[in-house]
Amino acid sequence: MASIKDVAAAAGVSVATVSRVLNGHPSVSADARTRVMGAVDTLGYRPNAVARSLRTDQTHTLGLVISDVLNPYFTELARSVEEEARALGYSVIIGNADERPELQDHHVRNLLDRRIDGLLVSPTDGGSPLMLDAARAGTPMVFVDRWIPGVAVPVVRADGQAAVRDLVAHLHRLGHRRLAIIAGPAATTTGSERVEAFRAALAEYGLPLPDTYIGQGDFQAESGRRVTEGFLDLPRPPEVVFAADNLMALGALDAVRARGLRVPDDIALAAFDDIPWFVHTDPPVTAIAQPTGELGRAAVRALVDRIEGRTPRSVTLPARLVVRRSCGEAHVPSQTPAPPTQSPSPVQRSTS
Amino acid sequence: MASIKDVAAAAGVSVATVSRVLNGHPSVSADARTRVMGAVDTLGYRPNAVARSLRTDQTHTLGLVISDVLNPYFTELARSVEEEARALGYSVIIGNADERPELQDHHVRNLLDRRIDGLLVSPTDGGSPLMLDAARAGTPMVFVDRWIPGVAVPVVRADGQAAVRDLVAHLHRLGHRRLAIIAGPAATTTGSERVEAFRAALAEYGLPLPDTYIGQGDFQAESGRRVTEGFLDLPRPPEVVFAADNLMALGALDAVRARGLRVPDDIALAAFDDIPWFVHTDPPVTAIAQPTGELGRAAVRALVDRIEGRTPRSVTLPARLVVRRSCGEAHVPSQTPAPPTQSPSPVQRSTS
DNA sequence: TGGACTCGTGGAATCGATTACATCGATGCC
DNA sequence: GGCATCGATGTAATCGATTCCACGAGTCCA
Repeated sequence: MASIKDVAAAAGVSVATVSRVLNGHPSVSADARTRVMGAVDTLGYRPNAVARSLRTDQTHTLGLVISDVLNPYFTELARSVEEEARALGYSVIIGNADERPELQDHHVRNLLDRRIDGLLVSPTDGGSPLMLDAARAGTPMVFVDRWIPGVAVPVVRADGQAAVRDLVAHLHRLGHRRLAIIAGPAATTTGSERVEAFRAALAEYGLPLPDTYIGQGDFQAESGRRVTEGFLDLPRPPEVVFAADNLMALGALDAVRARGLRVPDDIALAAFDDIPWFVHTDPPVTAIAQPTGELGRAAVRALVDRIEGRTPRSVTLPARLVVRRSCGEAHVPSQTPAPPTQSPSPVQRSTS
Repeated sequence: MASIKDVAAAAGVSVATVSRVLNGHPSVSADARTRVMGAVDTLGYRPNAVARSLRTDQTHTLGLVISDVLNPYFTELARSVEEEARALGYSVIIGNADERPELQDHHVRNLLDRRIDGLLVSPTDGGSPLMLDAARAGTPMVFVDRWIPGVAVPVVRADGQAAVRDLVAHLHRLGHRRLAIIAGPAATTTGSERVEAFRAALAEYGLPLPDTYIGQGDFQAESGRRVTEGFLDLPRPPEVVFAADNLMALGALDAVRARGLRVPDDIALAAFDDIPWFVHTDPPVTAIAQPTGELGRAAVRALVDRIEGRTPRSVTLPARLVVRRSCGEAHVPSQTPAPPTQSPSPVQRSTS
């Protein structure tokens, strides 16, 4: 592959001049410029990004470590991240952690070794020493979706509290009183926050959340299946299962179907994270939708701000409830049911 | 960040010795080795992959350009590719083309600039000059899923012919005679092959495939919706719609539902590419399943063979029909219906 | 005892870019 | 006309690794 030297030779100038032409440096004669351009495309020359990065100490690359590529939520997040990054002149390398901390570490290490300019992470766990060290050492970093408390890193995420409250209101109105949740790993913020939001919302209605109604999942379909089976085996099974992500909802659906039961007649189902397929499942699934694309874009902007010396800000965007039929037919058709004691949560955008 | 020089200084040896220790070169004294190791972890040193790549002209990185990250099929492919690559000591950079040739070119260029060791592509179109040049110039390359005829690049893909024949047999047995297809872009092999396989299978039953029953889609949901609406507007709509990928099937489902019609009562539906959600859609969708994971792994093995100087081989694996309820109830419950004139297609693995 | 060999090590070139600095000719101004 | 300035260009150092080559010390065998 042709190098800058070959171009210089072909154009009859020095490598410095070639570099200047390529980087749009003003002090180059029109003549030299055209000769260089000519040489560039007769040789099909493309600058070697590796060499350039070594010299400039910039890769114009962002690392994105997500928890699970097979989860449509993260896939959509990844897409919007790449899109926004591209618009800002960066490319993105994705690392898929498959919800495994050691794999997450592998990717963080790999990305750091490649000297990416900044790191976008949705942590699978409470944070390995590796990641915490990197943050402390000053690697530009932004948490997206999930975060790690106590680390000085901006966070871009959705707040589901109001939407969970709306969901519980919806369920209560439909007459459901025994509500269970398939939680995510407690080590993740989304794992614990969603349970807490759910518990708090239930409390508003004087409803308990017994331990037997909290199933421990890991955000993967198989755990949703397993936990749901546990619920169904209970002497007094719940009337509703709320899955903390869409894959566990898929697993729950599998388990219910395997028993020959029907949603919502035998048991109702709701999920955190909305995906296009939920419109067409049997029945369509009531879900809490995150503004995924906006989250991805905001995260990239924050990270690039940090990289380019501006001050990044944390962003929290509201999630919202999308009512479908998996919890039973609404008496009054409505898309956004008003909660009992307060008005519908307003769209909010907080920064910290 | 500490460099090899810092390690050398801390250990009281030269950079050459540090490099030798790091690369497991035999000719290093035990004493030097321990001193270097010590310096490495007190400094938290990690080799700079950028510098290393520049010197060795190897990045140990594979590029993967897929047509659409939002498509679960490609997402699963990407996952298996990354997994196998990791096992073989490579990492993967994914480029998402979103079915847009110019975006595909952007990623190919980007990956080439980064001097990846090899390229895995599922081409969005007939091949841009850029990609063809790269192939001719000797960049290690393997096509996966889709390919470009006339280019000397190994191909790893699934053969759906037998499965399509099984599907048509199934449909015929259910009494369907007017069968339509939502095709993918003709510029892609999967776009045209699936239509041809369908046409050939119909011919075996003396069934025509009129032009009005061939809708032109682009593998995205929206096109599936649009084409299906067109079918439904026909004076004599088809009894079955076969979508050439899962996203167009999703769009078809949207269109049918928007008209207030029911699958399979009003119109039957089948899709190429099986995904977990098809089990839970209303109704569960009959689909042709590809051995996606195996495809990804085989593609990586072929590419790495090529990179490491062995001879790569093309691989073709069979797809298979998975019958569910979206085409009507089978008279006799069966998972793999026998085609009328010949026995069920045996599992085959051809190499070229 | 001395030459051949091995082993461990360091010096320095190298990969392909960027960029500070030096150089040189032309121009402008007093 | 002479000196400062400016624009265009080249030379060479540099980024952080790898690796060829040379060298000194020790070992072995004739």
